[in-house]
Amino acid sequence: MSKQNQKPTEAELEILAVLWQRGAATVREVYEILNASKPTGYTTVLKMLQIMTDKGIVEPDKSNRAHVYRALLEQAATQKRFAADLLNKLFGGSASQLVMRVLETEAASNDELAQIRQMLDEAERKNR
Amino acid sequence: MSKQNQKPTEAELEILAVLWQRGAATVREVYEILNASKPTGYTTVLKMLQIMTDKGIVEPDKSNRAHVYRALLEQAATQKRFAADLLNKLFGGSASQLVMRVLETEAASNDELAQIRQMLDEAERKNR
DNA sequence: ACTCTTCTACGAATAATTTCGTAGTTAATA
DNA sequence: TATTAACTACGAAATTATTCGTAGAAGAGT
Repeated sequence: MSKQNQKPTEAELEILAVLWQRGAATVREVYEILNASKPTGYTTVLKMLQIMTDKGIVEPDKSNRAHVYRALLEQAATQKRFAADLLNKLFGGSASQLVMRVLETEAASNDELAQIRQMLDEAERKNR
Repeated sequence: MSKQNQKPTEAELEILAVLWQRGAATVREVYEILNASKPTGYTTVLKMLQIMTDKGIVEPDKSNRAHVYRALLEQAATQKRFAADLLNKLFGGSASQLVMRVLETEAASNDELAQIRQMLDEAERKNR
């Protein structure tokens, strides 16, 4: 059981996404969901969860035969981390550039835009 | 020279960042810059650039002894691609969530915020 | 009790990425 | 011209990540 200070990998993120969405899940549940979008093996998922357990980014509840895994990494913290990474590595720290690219990606709904606007107000308020 | 439809890797991104910034650069120049922040070998950088050339994401001008490399991938397109990836993989497509995390990362300057606001106006205009 | 299904453990194969050493060439310089 | 410095080419080792098969335990159904 080593430290979990490293970034989750691609495959690990996919699993984390499922766990965050479901709260917790057995290997089979994770497998069913992942396999639906991208064919994969049951034991592959199992092995990944075991590796993630070793890394300390997930934790199994072994009280039942089918272990129930839950994420130890918080979704918000992980989102923040990856956002920050991207910001630094690809945008030289320019938040506005990043936001621009995000808005380019797909027309965000007016609802979304309104929410973003609200966050801006918030941020601006803090800057005073 | 195979396809260059795959995402650049971590190491490749670091090199691309240098090339985008400088416009073009020799192996040595890239090496000097990368080595400054994170110790690496000259031939490591050279090899990476050769691999990237194979993948078609970079192109060498061989007219001089010290080849001058330039990026074939456009910075804007790459930024957009990675932003979209992150958006889907970690934010379930919610742009506002992503923006929120970005704004959390570091207090963006008022200038930045103003710029973002402008983009919002733009996007909203398009939505009508 | 027997069989079938489901589960974990885990080694090991495979794949992808990164690092680096060695060889040989070319240019600069003593 | 001889030596030294800087360069490219490239195989291959090292590292990291992913996939999967096999073995055996545990429960469920008959």
